[in-house]
Amino acid sequence: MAATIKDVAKYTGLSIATVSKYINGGRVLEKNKVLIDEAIRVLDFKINEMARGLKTNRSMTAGILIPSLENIFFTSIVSNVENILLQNGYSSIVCDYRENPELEKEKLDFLISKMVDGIIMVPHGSNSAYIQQVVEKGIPVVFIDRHLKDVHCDVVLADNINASYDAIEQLIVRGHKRIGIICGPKNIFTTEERLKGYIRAHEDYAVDIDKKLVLFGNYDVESGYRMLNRLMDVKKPPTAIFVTNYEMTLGAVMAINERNIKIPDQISLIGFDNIQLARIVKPSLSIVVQPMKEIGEKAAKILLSRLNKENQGSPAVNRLKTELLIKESVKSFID
Amino acid sequence: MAATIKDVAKYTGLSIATVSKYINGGRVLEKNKVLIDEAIRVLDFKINEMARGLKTNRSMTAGILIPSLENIFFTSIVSNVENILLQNGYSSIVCDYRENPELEKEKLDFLISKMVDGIIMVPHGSNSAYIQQVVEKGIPVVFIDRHLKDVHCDVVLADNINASYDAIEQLIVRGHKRIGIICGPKNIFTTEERLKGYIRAHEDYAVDIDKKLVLFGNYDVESGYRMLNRLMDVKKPPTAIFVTNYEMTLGAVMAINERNIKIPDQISLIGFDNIQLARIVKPSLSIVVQPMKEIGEKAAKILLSRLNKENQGSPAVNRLKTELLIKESVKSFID
DNA sequence: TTGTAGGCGTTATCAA
DNA sequence: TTGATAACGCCTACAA
Repeated sequence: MAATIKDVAKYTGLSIATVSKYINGGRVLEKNKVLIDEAIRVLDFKINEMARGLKTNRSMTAGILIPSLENIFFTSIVSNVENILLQNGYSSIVCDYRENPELEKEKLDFLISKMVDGIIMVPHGSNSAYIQQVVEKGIPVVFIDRHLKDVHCDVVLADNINASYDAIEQLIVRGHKRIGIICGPKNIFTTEERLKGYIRAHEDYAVDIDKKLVLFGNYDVESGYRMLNRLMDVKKPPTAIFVTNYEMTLGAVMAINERNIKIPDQISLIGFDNIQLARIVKPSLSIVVQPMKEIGEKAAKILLSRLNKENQGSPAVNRLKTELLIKESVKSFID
Repeated sequence: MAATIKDVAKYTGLSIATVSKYINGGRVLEKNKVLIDEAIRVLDFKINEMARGLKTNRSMTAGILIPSLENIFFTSIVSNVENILLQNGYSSIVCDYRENPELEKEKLDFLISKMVDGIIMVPHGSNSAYIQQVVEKGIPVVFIDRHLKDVHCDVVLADNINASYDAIEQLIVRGHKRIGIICGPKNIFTTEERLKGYIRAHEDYAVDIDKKLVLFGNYDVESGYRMLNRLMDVKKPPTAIFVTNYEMTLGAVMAINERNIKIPDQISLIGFDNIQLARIVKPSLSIVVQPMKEIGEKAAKILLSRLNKENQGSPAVNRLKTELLIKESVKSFID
C-alpha cells in the first residue's frame, strides 16, 4: 500500500541508500534532489517511523503525563508543551492518570513501551522510586508543578511560596486577622509550599494562626465545597479565605452561592489558577494566576535541550513568578 | 540495554520463535511457560513495539484529535475515550489543532505517520476531502460532535436540534417572545443544528423570529462576550438569550457582570455544556448539558468494533440525548 | 556523490 | 510443540 524508500529508489533509478541519505538531510546532486522530491510527491511517500525507530532507537516522540485531562490548568500547559515540541520535530503522546498513583505507573510504563525519547509529567508524588528508575535508564524527565526530592530531574514550577505569601500579605495589609486557607492534600509538594507562604506571611506580620482555619482538601471541586462550609461553620469564622487551586476555588464559590454569603462583606476570597473565573464570579474574584504558558514552554525547552544533549548539566529547579490579581472580592478594613 | 526476545530465548534455552509465540498467546509446554515467565521477569523484558509494529503493520495505537486542549468539553471526552481504549489494549496519541484547519491537516498527517490504527476526532469542517482520503486508506475514523456530509465515517454527537428546541421551548412556555441566540461560526455543523432547533421551536409555537436576535460567534469566550453586548444593544433587546457552547457562555456571563445586568429580571439566560457553571454563576445558571461521558464511551466502542472488524457495516450516526437544567436564570412571565 | 550489504527486534511460514 | 529463516522498512558504515 504505502510507498517505501525502495519504491522511491526504483522510481528515481537511484539506490535506497542515496534516497535515505537525502531524506535525512544528506548531500545529493541537484538533479537527483529534484528527482527524489518528485518521486516522493508522486508516490505519496511517508517515512515509516516504526522502521526508522527500530533502527535509530529513537521515536522522536515525547510522553506527557498529567493527573487529569479534565483540569484545564494541566491541559493548557499540555497544549503549549505539545506545540513547541512539534515545532522541533517531536510529537507527543498525552496521557492522564486520573489522580491515581497505580495508573501513573501504568501510563509511565506505557509511555516507555512506546519508546518515548523523553517525558514531561506532573508527578503524583507516591512513585518517586519508580520514576527515579526511569531517569536512571537515561530517559530525560521534566517535572511540572511538583517537585519530588528523591527524583533527579529538571523541574518547572510556579513560585508557590511567594504566590501564597503575596496573597496572604495583601489580606493582612487590608486588616484581615483571621484568614482561612484551603490547602491541597497533605503529602503533596504544592500543598506544602503554598502553606509555607501562608505561614511566613503570618509570621512576618506577627499575626497569630488559628489552626482551625487551616484545612486540607483534595484539589477537587467537592473538597473545596466541603472545606469552605467547614470554615464558615467554625465558631469564630475567618474574615478572608485563600483557596489554593482552581477546582477547589470552584467548589468554594459554589458553597458561597449556596449559603448566600455576601462577598466581600461577609467573607473575602482569593482563588487560584484560572483567570477567567475572575470575571465569571460576581463580585469579581481575586486570583493567583500561574504563568501556564511560560511553564509549558520552559518545560518543553528544557526537555529539548536534554534530548539534543545540549544540556548535560545536573538537574535544575526552575521557578516562575505568579501574578496576583486583587479584585472586588477582597474587603479592606483599612480606609 | 533492554532485553530482547533473543535474550529471553538464550536464558531459557528455547528458540526465539517459541518465545515469540508464547508472548503472543500461543501454546507452549507448561514447564516452558514457567521458564519464559521467569526469564521475562528476571531480564525485565519488554516487547519492542516498534519492531512489532514494523512487522505487523499495527501500532495498537489510536489517534485522538480535537480542536483545543483548553476546552474542557473536549478534554473530558478525550479522557473517557482514552480510558476505554486503554482497557482494550490500545493506547492513544492526543493532539489538538488549535481550531486551525491547516494544523488539523498536519496533525492528521502526524497521526498517520505514527501509524495509528484508527482515529477519533472532532473535525473542523474544512478538510472534508482530506479526511475522506484517510478513510479511503482504510483507517477507521470516528467523528465526535460534528458531522461532515462528505466523509463516510461513524459519528457520535449530541442531539443538538432537540437540545436547542427544548431550551427555546422552555423559554417560550414561560412567556418569552423575543429570544436571542448566540450561535457558533456559520459553516459549522453544530451551529446549523442548534439554530435549527431554535427555529423549529419558534415555528411550532408560532412565535416570530427577529433576525436581529440571531447572532453568530466563534465558539470562543471573546465572541460570546461581544455578541451578548450586541444583543443587549439592539433597540428592543430580547428578554432571554440562549448561548450555544461553553466558551461563549463564559463570555456572555462576563459581559452580563460587566454591564451589571440583573439575571433573570433584566435578561433570562440559558447556557451550554458545563454543568459546574450552573453553580458558579449566581443566580444559578440554566444549562444544556451534553452527555460527555457517554459520547466518549460510545465513540471508543465504535472505533474498537471497527478495529476488530466486528463491525463492517456502513457508517452510522449516533445521537445521544442532552439534558436541560432550568435554574434560577430563567424568568417566567406566566404565573 | 553513490551503492552494497548487514542488521535493528519482531512475526510468521514451514519443516522437523 | 518447537526451531530455522525470511521478511518488515529503514539507517549506516564502508567501499566504489
